[in-house]
Amino acid sequence: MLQPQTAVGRKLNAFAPLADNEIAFLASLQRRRRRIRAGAPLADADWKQRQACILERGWAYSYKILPGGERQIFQFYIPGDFIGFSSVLLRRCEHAFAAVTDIDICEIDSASLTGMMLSGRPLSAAILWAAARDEAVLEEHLVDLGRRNALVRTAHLLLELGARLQLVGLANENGYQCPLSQSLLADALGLSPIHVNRVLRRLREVGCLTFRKGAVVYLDLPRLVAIAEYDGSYLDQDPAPLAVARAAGVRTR
Amino acid sequence: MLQPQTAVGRKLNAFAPLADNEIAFLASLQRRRRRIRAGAPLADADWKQRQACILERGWAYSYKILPGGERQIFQFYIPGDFIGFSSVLLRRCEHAFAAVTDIDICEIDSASLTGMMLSGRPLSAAILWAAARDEAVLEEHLVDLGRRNALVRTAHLLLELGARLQLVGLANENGYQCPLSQSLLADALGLSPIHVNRVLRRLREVGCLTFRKGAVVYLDLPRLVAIAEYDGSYLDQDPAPLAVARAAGVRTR
DNA sequence: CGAATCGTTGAGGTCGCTCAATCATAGTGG
DNA sequence: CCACTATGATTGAGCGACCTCAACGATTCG
Repeated sequence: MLQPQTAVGRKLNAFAPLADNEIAFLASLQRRRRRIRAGAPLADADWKQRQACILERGWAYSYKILPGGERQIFQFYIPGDFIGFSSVLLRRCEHAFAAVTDIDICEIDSASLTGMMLSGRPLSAAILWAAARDEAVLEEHLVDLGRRNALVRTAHLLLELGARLQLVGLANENGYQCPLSQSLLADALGLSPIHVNRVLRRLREVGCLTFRKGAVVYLDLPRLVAIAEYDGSYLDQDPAPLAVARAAGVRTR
Repeated sequence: MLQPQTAVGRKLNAFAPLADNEIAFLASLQRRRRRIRAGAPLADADWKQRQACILERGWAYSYKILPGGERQIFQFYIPGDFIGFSSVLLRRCEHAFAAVTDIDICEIDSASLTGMMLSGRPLSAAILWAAARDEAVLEEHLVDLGRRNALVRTAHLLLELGARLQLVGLANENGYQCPLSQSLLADALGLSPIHVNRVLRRLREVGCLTFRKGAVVYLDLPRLVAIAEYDGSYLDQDPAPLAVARAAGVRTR
């Protein structure tokens, strides 16, 4: 059975306390467990079938390759995140997924998942909340690319990742382990890897943050937050009313 | 009653033919009709209540203002689009909305809407499709900002708007009426208004497109598509399986 | 007619890019 | 154990895309 101390459990619990049977129900949706090697793509075939999964261990990302070969990374996924969830709910297949580190994913039966979303369980509200948060993250990412310079943008991303990791117990107020290469950061931030390197050096020189050997360490968190113009409120919002309405027993037809 | 020749009707029909009673049902969800002046914001209060509406006439946009006063525009809305729909479904309130031109909007009863989404009507599949398309547009927008230069980015946006307008009968293969100022374009494209001006001049000089006095005219569509690396396939995708599943009568609990 | 808004153009500066080289680390096969 | 390779981090030099500042023309509206 899925323990609340798993990443997903912790994350959803952070939104609203879930009864044991809800956690158990989520566990019952889980199917095959798979391990994928660092750098490997998550097979396209999976997503064509609208497969969704929960990332249990390691980091992954979604991206798109342009005709010219450039890569744009949309999102980084950390333990407890749903991967491909919006593909199931909304059917999108514009982007690909790949593993940053070795990862463990747990497939979700997508028919049961959509069924559950329609059932009005408290769990479905929690999951819609998570989906809404992912949307907000994406929009904030768009703002980063459009209207924030490289320094602010980078600091912003690193703080956001820290906040998300903290929710699942993988970060504290001092920092976190981060397996992202400067090249991955660059493709997420819309920068060149070389410039990412310089921005990180700059953050180190001004005494805000270090990022060496896979470890992000905050040196001066308040100043970092100031530099990044960071307001993490977009990460914890209210629940999604659709599932709430259904959970409240709204009759519709 | 809502005629199929309304913008929404045309748009949803482009996805899948909707029976008359579905169109009628959509019409029955519509409440108060309002007119908003060009430049005016759509009152915050509306969205706090998770109000959604259909844009019937004119153009609007969603945006966010940064601490430094910069503006990032997320989406432009054209007739037939749902505004604030994802706020209802997913509860987001990070961004604001404003009218580009004078607009007519038709409010939707949000309780009935969420109820309808859970009911499994064919209409709900069509609406989820529209929501998925909006998501895809947002992701493409993110790619624009991250990995395409000003020329490509601008051409891409103008082509996308043309394709969307064509779906509701407001554009043809020669061009369309576009009320966006260079300043609005700039805030969507993450550029300065001055640079937008130069990019538009450039597109005109190379004989691809003119944008003068509110009219976008294609001069050399194939070349424009090539310059923009434009592939409009993200605009018409398959339906969303959630509503489809429910419509097919999947029992879940 | 004055005010406001938008579009247009020039000049100069800067942020972030490309190209190129060096160094560190880890893995691999001989 | 040691080349040999591959990957990633780091740094410098030079360049170009896009920005800012400033000015001016066109249009609209009260």
